[in-house]
Amino acid sequence: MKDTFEPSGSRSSIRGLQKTVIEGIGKTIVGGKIKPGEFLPNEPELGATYNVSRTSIRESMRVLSAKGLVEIRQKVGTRVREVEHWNIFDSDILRWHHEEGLGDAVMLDLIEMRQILEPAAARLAASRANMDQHRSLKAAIQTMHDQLDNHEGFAKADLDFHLAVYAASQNPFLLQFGTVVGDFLRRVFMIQQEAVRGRESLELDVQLHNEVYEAINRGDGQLAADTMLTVVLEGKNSLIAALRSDAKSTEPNQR
Amino acid sequence: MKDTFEPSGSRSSIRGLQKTVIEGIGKTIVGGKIKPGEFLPNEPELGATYNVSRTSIRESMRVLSAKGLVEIRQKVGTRVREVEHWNIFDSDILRWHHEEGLGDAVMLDLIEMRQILEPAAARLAASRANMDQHRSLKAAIQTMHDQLDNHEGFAKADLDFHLAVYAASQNPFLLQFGTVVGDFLRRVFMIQQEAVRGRESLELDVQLHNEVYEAINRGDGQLAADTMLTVVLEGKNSLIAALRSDAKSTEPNQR
DNA sequence: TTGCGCGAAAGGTATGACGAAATGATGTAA
DNA sequence: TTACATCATTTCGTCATACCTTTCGCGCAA
Repeated sequence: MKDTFEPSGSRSSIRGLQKTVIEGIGKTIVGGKIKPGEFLPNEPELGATYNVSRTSIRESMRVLSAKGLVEIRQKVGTRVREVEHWNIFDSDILRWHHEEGLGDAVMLDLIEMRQILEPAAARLAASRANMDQHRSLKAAIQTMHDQLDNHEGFAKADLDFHLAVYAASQNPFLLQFGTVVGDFLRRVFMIQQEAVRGRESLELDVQLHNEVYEAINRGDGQLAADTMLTVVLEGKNSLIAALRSDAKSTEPNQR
Repeated sequence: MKDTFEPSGSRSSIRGLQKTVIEGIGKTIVGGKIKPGEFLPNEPELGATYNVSRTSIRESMRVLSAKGLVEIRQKVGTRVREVEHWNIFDSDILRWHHEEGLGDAVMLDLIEMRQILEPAAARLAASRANMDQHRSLKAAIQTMHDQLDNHEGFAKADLDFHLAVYAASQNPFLLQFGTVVGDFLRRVFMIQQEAVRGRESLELDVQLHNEVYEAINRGDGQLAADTMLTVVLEGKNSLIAALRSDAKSTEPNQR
């Protein structure tokens, strides 16, 4: 363990001092402590707050601005933008939601998106996947099978399979969505990784995934879509169950 | 005409010198003139190229980095990231695609997404739209009807309707997608706004939209989804026709 | 009331200097 | 010869300071 925790893929190319500032202010905004329309302190003040120079503050603000979180105007100042302008598909913003305790609501919305997109992606994959992609799908299934006793390995293979389906759809928007969402879901799963599903539950899961794979292989788009929907709904249910059992230990304060 | 052209909503809160740099380098990358894995010149050189100070270059790089286009590392330099890391849902990046002549391919992918998402959004809207949202839908339909002779007004009302459906789905990801995509499509339509559909074609379009509205109003999700799919496909066809007739004047060089 | 102009406030840009990290070469020991 | 440790170099990271540019809002005048 070389870094604080940094779950692998998070080298967002943000490091050092600015990272502190960006994360701090970003989470402040996402967490709702500064609401849309309200102003941030001016640059010298922020610099004083974080003990960094105006340069670092400005470069950090640029990043937040590029993500759509804030609007910077001369003489006026820096103000939080309306939520609909936030680049919600940004993995940093998703992570901040999670870290600010807003992860559950976001996750339900994401799962809704998966219900819509993954069957469609599977359908497209059935008619478009090339040989490499077929191989990736098969490899992921095989790994799932091999890792039935290793929760972490299983989860990773599971994710790989879904990403491979997105990739095989040949639509870059679908792939981008899969990448971002996968990153988020992985992060969430790590927290509540107990997801105490018994071995037979996992085996059923592998079998379902395999059916998706075979449908794609045969070019049966309709079956691939239908089966994929089942897979997503299955995951949704066990996730909701996990959330519920998790909510018992904390206070029932949602939103 | 105060700025080069700036089609209305583009106040991305980037102005002045940095805007020049960001747009220049952003388009260079999106246009493929610097490929993933390759390096940008170092900061002093870029400064010399654009005749700006290192400060401005750095702040610009931060923006591109936040959009996932580049990765900045000490001692190594700034390098273009793989395409799958680009924040493709960013409206600047979409616009750059368009301005670099890659708009057609992107647009087809976007339309594919609309085929997937809009029926689903309509289905959700049928069970979730609140009163305000019902009103927005109805207003958009009415405006479409009123603007049958005004291409620009008609297109705007059309867009408003689709955005209202996304909003009524109550899923922030759908709304975000609609906003970003709408921005892009509006931009493209402005170029080839002739879209020479006859009046009866437009009237048919209004009627179809109205059917979607009524299905949502009645809470009939299935019908709303089916009809919305028809609407999207209809738009797709007339758009492809427009592209085709447009391609005749240019050379047939695609991708 | 309306319009114009001016001053102040906040971000925008420019320099120059130094810090920090990562790479690759260099050197040393096994 | 090979493996490993060390160090110099390169490039981004941060800081401090000065000055420019834009825009808000107030006050004065028509």
